[in-house]
Amino acid sequence: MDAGMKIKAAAIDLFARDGYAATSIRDLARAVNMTNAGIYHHVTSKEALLADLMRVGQLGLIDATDRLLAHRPAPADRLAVLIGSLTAIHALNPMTTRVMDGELRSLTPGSSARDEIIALRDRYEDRWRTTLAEGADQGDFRIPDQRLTRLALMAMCTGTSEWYRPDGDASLERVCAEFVAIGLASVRSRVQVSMRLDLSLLPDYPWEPHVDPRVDPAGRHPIR
Amino acid sequence: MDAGMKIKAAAIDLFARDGYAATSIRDLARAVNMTNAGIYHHVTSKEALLADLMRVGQLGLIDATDRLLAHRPAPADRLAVLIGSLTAIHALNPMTTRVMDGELRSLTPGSSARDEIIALRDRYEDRWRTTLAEGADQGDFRIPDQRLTRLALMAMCTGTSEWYRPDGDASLERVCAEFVAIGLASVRSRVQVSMRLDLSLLPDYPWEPHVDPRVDPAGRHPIR
Amino acid sequence: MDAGMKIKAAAIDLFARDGYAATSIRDLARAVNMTNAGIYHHVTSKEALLADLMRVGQLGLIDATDRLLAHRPAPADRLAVLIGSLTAIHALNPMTTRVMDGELRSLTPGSSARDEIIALRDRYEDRWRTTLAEGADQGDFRIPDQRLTRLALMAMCTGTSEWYRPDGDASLERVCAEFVAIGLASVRSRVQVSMRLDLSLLPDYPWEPHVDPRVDPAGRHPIR
Amino acid sequence: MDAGMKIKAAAIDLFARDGYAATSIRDLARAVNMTNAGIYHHVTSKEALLADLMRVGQLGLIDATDRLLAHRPAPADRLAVLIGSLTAIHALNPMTTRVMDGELRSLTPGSSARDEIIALRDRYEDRWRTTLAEGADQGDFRIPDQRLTRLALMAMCTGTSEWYRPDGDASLERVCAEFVAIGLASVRSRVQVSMRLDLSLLPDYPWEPHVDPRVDPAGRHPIR
DNA sequence: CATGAATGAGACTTCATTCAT
DNA sequence: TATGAATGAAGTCTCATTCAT
Repeated sequence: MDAGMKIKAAAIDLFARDGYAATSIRDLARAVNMTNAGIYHHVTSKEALLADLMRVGQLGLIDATDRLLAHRPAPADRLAVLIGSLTAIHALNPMTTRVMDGELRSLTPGSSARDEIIALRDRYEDRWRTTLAEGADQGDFRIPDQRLTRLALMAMCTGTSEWYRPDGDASLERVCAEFVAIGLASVRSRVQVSMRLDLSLLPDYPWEPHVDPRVDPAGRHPIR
Repeated sequence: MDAGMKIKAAAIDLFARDGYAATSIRDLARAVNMTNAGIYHHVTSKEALLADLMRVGQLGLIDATDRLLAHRPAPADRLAVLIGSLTAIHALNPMTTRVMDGELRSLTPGSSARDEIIALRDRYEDRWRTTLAEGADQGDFRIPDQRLTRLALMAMCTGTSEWYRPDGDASLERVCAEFVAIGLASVRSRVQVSMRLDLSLLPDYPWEPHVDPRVDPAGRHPIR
Repeated sequence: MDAGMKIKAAAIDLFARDGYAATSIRDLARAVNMTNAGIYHHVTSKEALLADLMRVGQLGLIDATDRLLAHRPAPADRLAVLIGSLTAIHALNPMTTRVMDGELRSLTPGSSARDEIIALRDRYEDRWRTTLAEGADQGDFRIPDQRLTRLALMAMCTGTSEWYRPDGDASLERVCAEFVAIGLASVRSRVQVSMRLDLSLLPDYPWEPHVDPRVDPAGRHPIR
Repeated sequence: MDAGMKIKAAAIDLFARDGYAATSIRDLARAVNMTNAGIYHHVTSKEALLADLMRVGQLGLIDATDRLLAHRPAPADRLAVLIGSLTAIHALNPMTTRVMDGELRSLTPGSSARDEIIALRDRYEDRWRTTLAEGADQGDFRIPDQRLTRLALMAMCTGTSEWYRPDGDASLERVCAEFVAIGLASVRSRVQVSMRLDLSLLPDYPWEPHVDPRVDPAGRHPIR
């Protein structure tokens, strides 16, 4: 692995565990066995590093989602894909997604980097918005409050990054299926859907450790 | 309001918005129109302040939950109360609950304060654990993976603090009812429940602003 | 004991043990069970408190010395008294003398308080200077370097405050006798002297605890 | 001189003159023309700096003493070496020895650094203890109270750092000889000793200024 | 007398970052 | 590339002291 990627891998790990603000360049340097100053040969600034990770993260999410949505016109199908993929991506990339979901506030307000990430996030959320709207318009869904439904379902999916363990009882497939069922139920979908998610289409974040987030072995809520 | 409470109110606000690590004592002092040093007349240390907020927060959550669970032996009833109250508390106290849910990592590992908060959190989660277990044992619920179910449902409820707006379309009552329905469905409850939550039994955090978390006025996912 | 004296007693203890610079008003207040601000009803300032202790200490030393020297014209007699009394005062008032000997540097340079203490110290040392000079002039002593002799002897006497223990093997009387012998030997005194020190003429510092300085029970050099 | 040593030289000077507690990192930085933060590139912490100085100081003292004691079995000889070397080291390194002798209390109680320094000090004092004990056992010395004798003699020797001036009347050689004579007299040594101290075996503290401690030009007791 | 509250200054230390080598 | 050295700003917290109550 080249130095730049090693830095990103360490950064994702530290940012996800301790938070961006609580992670110092020194911590990062120590984690990759480098000098404080050495980091700056591969990284413009601490904030640019965070922005890079978030940008690539969001782009990967959008690309994967669009690939998976292709040729699926039915709203119920599309909603199933949105739920399943968002859940799987969070389960498989807990570090990256925690940073993506939780560190937007660490980007300087007004900076172009922040505006860019917000725009990407909005672009992603549009897939949800339009899917719910079309489902409602076409009579496939019955949704009293679309915003509420969207946010609650997304929270359920993204929450996965906080607790999912590949070595736990539930297979990822089952978790996704369960969440899809819940989602379709909560929009009173007329049709049921049996989704099969092609995991190979999910984004691959090269810095993601593919190691589970630390979880209390007693099975309690993860300590974070 | 006395100075100590004003400090706590400002602290909850800043910790929830910017995070504990990104909030400086100077920020806090500025927010309450005090000197840097004046803060320390009312607070032992920045970390002790966080621990205080979290401790009282957790105790309030546990007390309220136990009051609401009293005299409700049926698992379906109990689960409905757990879901409804956790949701309502997060909706009504978004600042306090965000700090409670997200800043455990900011307490020094090994410190007694951290251990105490973890113990309180575990005590609360026990209500969920036993409820699901009893429901499964008595045949009221059918749950393939109790841990999965518990964590997913809790994530859905706690997520409320990130997006709920009292002035939105959905009333809090409806959100709770919806979540209870989802929860009962996801455990395949034999019985349905129509819950009526007595809001006056919920905890009252004197520092909670009772002002909505900042939400992007365009109705998009909250910025955090 | 009135409050003012309780404060002085605590101050001598803390200043002697931890040093003036390392002792805070808060430490002092805690030691006397008072508020931080309460101290200032009895004391002008931290530095004035130190100056008071040192002034009274020096005056007591001078007065006692002069009383003991009265009616003793012979240089050997006078030197014996100087050695014996300085030793005894340090042995019996270790806290006060440590502060007197070691905290002059803590008085603001150029302040009138500091100048006053320096003048008192010089006045005391004059007794030594003139005694050694007269002894040499009158042929009673043979001293190659009077300054050297004076400073070495005084260092020996004052060192007592660092290690003397009333419950040790050597009685104070024997220590004094021994030191007197060493002193007379080091000035090649023609005459020997058998001194009997009237302890009742020594100064009584009302704040001095009359408790021994803490000494390593293994008998090693005192820790501080 | 490299920066680290310049810092140590300035630290010894300031610690000796003003005391560790009264010396701020800013004072130190100013003395070496550096930024406050620059100091921390060379030093772990203020206390670690003090501990380093004291550790090297004690090790140098022990090493030099052992080298000088080698091949000198006779107690009288050994005592002469102990007195002479301790005196010379204090006379020639007044700054370092003042810090060594007076700042033990500034090391945090219970810290490993403090325990280490105490152990080294005890190791050094063992040379005195055993020498006096052997001299008494073998009938060469007659000592009523060994602890008293040891502490008094050591106080006399270490006191040198407070007043010795190389430009004064008395040569260092003469001071040492005088103190040795006093010491042998005070233990009633049967044999006399004419010691010749090889100064090149004494420790060389690279930070010691080799400038005399500040002395009141009027020749009075040093101001400290 | 005593205290709770407050403060400006300054304590030690870490921060992200730069730059000559 | 990499690093040792350096820095201005800022971090948390304590200082001696004052003052209204």
